[in-house]
Amino acid sequence: MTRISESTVRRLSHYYRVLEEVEAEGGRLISSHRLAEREGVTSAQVRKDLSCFGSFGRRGLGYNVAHLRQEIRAILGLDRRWRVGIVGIGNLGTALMLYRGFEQQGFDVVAAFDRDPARVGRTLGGLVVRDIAELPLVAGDGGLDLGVIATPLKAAQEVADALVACGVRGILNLAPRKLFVPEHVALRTVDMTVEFETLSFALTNLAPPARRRRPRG
Amino acid sequence: MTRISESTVRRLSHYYRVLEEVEAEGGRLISSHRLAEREGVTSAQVRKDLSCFGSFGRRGLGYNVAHLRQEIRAILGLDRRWRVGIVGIGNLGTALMLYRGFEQQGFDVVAAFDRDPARVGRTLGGLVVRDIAELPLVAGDGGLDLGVIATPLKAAQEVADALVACGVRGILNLAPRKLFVPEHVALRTVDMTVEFETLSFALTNLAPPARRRRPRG
DNA sequence: AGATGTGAAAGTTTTCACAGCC
DNA sequence: GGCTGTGAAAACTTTCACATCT
Repeated sequence: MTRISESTVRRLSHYYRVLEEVEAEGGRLISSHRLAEREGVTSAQVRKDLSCFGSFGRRGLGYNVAHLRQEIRAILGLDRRWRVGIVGIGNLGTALMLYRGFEQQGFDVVAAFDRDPARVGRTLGGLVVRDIAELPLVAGDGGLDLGVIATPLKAAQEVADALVACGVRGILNLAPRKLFVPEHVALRTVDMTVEFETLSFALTNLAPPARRRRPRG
Repeated sequence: MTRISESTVRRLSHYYRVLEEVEAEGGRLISSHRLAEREGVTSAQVRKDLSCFGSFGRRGLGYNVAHLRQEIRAILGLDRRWRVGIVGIGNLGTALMLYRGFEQQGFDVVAAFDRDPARVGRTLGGLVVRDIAELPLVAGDGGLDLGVIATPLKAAQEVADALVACGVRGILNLAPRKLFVPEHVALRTVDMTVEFETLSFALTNLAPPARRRRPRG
């Protein structure tokens, strides 16, 4: 099996979401074309992405919705539940703890950590916020699969190191800086500031829409 | 000027952050190599990215930190302030309103909207949450530059359409679905579920780190 | 006819490597 | 010696187009 690109994996995640929807709507079969248009990509892209993992469709017919969904589910590793710990229970960390949407996809928030004594001990979404010093107790020996870093920038690398030291192998970093982790640890960074700034760039550099009349001719 | 790729713009945003830091630390000059290593890219990449916009360095010396920062600032359109409206004041929307980090970069949250009467009228971070019906009053005639969609999935496309209708030209979508907007509107989507699922994929498919001893030989 | 799966082609992004300047 | 700026090469990703199957 050839190497799988990150874009392909991201699209699989999108396809999975579409398939959930289509299945809920009662759809039995779906063509690569219909699957594609619901995510704004081409049908060839859908077929290429899927072909990295096998042949899931039937020529002339398309894909069985339930079957394809189950296949992608297995590919993405969503057949099991993942234990997630959130570090940094500020505004964003709190929002993530209260948002229950991830549970639906197999991600259980099972622990919350902060360094601030004012926050430690508080209960949020059914979990007691623990001191960051207790991370090894909770995360050691496979207690946590994934760590979410929602701390201020200054603490982020240090927290990442601590998570890695405890054996956490996947990290979602929400602090506005790329972090350094060993090869065997998967890291995704979501940096809202970058998103805002790319929008700023686009608005600054892309032409505004043509008007029927330009003011002052 | 040749077309600028989105990756290049994202990296510029990262370089900008590094330059802010280096300037604060008192650095005067920086080489593409040092700039690169702080963001985990290659020095050739840095030079190529910058060369899309001009020649900002001096051979044999490197880049003047303050000057390069100012150049990137202008390129990204951060020389002005942007008026941001947040739609959907749930957990995530609330977190974004309370997080003041974007102001520093020129993004002022000037309005908040929700549909739920229980939320409308509440004050958050110095702003009164308004009914979504008032969007045209606030956003019309350039009142809003950017819209953030932090609503549930079902409402997201509808909100996007409303924002576009009011003349908003940049949208940050936090709902877990790609949205459709006209060509002239810039859209970025941040989908946490996709991030979690790519981590799940990585942990499922990437080999765990080699151990000194494999259990049971 | 209608749709998949896939090599080949086209397009895009990254890296290389070196001329040119400090 | 050190470093930028940049064409050319390499690597990667997407699209095309068609043989193959229902």
